[in-house]
Amino acid sequence: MNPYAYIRKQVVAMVGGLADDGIVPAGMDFANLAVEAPRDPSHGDVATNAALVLTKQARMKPRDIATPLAERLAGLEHVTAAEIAGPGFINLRLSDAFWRARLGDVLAAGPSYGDQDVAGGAKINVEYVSANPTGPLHIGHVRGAVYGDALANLLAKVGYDVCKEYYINDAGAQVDVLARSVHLRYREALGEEIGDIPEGMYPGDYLLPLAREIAARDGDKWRDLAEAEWLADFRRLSVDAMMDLVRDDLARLGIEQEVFFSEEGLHKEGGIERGLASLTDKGLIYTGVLEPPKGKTPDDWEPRPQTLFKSSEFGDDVDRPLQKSDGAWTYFAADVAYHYDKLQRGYLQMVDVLGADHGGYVKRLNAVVNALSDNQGTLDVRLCQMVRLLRGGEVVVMSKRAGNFITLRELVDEVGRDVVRFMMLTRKNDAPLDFDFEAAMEQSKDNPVFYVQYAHARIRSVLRRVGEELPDLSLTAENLGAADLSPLTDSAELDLIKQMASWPRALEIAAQAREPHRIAFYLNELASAFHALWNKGNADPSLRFIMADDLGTTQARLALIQGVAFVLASGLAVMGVEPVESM
RNA sequence: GCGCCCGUAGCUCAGCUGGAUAGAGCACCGGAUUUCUAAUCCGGAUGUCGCAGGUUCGAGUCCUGCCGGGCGCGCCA
Repeated sequence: MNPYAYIRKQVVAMVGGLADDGIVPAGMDFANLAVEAPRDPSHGDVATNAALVLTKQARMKPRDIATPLAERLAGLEHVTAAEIAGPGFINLRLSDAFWRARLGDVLAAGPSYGDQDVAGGAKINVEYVSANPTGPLHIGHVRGAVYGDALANLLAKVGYDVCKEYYINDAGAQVDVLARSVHLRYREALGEEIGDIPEGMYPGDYLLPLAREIAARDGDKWRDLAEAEWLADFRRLSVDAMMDLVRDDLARLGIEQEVFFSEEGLHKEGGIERGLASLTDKGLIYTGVLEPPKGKTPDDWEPRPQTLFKSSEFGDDVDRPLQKSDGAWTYFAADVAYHYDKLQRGYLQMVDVLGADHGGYVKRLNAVVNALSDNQGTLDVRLCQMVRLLRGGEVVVMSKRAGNFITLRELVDEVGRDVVRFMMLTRKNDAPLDFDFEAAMEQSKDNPVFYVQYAHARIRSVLRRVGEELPDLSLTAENLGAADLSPLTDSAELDLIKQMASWPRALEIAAQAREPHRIAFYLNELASAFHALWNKGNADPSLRFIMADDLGTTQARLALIQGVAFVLASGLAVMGVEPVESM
């Protein structure tokens, strides 16, 4: 049970009762009525703003609503106190037994505690990473990858039918460059002296295995042909090989996307035309001449008629071109077609995770989706800010030209998947993030990955120990759930339960805000409360989890910490981090 | 020039779709260990929430205008 949702239901019912009795007007809107845990615990267990949000509709003073409401709420089962405070808040205290029952909820659900159905199984498509298939993933891709994956998990957790998707930008000129670079390496593999890699080619050694493979298989078949003879084949081979690299990199982060959608496929199979036809049907495509951007006119600017999409009718600043001057489609035209395809596949809700340097594209993408779906679909473009790599406080210098970008693989090999994933989620996605190799590996409470993992490991350690010392106690979730929890009376124990009980609500809020970093903060706080309780047991042996001479209390406390372990595991699963058994 | 994002304690950042006296951590000082893993915990100071207006019972949160920082702005993807 979500205690806040439960109490809210009661409050709404009570207000209905007041209306029946003519104390307040009937038919009021409860949309803004909230029941939440107050910031200050001294204000009670739950608080509601009911009287404040209804004051206007009821044309009554907050106190005049709050007083009769509080009286009735005080009579509710489980409510031990109802006080009016501040401008008209009603603070409620709930019985210890009520909270203990919430621990029962946790134990019954296990690691799936927090799963809910607020989205009603609505289909949603989350597209992330979508790096150009020209080489291995590097540090610049990691944050979006982790953020997108955790967000997808989070949305699934609250009841969305989620599709994890990757858009392969395999249609543009950069793939020609890739194919030429591979051909050059192929000639090298055949024994030719190629000298330095020319400017504008991809210099990376990761092309060598593919080049050698082609050379071994095909010999000199491609060597002396004109480019037109081999380009298409090399493009295909190269993209396939690079996508294998990318998938391998993603697997290292524990990411497995279901759909890999090819831009080239759109071009080849008439997808672009289908997408644009939809806009044409709506009368949103025309030929016109754009003004040069103010304050930054390109040197070679020439006004020329272009095929344009009326994105300005959907909130964009200007209309956007769909065709280049040579008649080829722009990247944007493919984007139209791609989002059209997503809509055709039934995704009215879409999330695109992009780098912050794509901020300028948000409006036009939203315009596309609104136009194509007649405002029925929604696209939420989430931007990820840069990650700055540090080593012991010093910025790690990387140069694109020198090709010494830190790769995803190097990062994961050095600090581990769990550390990378957790650290990437310790900041809001649109805030810059510093990733310090040394801090990330530190084994102390300053390191949130470690801190949360340690809490879980400690619990597992206690449970293992009980298995040895008190073999008569059964530690299955069923038995712990059935245990008499009444020995849990200490305020630190009850606080821990209250914190666990707020997990479903925390998930809901995080999902709604599309901010998985909130999960990391929640877990840090839960771990902190657990460590505090543990330490209380150090100071006061009567608060230890294992009380060999009091099996009833022991069982209740083991139920408590098993609950904590379940919630930690539940949260870590959303983040894609392993809950470790020991450290 | 225009658009988007950001501005909260000395530092790094939270702030729950507008709520009560704005919170953590770091750093600084002091304390707890014959431990259930002290890899931890407990206690102690800190604020013109960039500035100025506005909206209302109430604004760090929403609106407008400034100031300061980042990103972006046709024929790259």
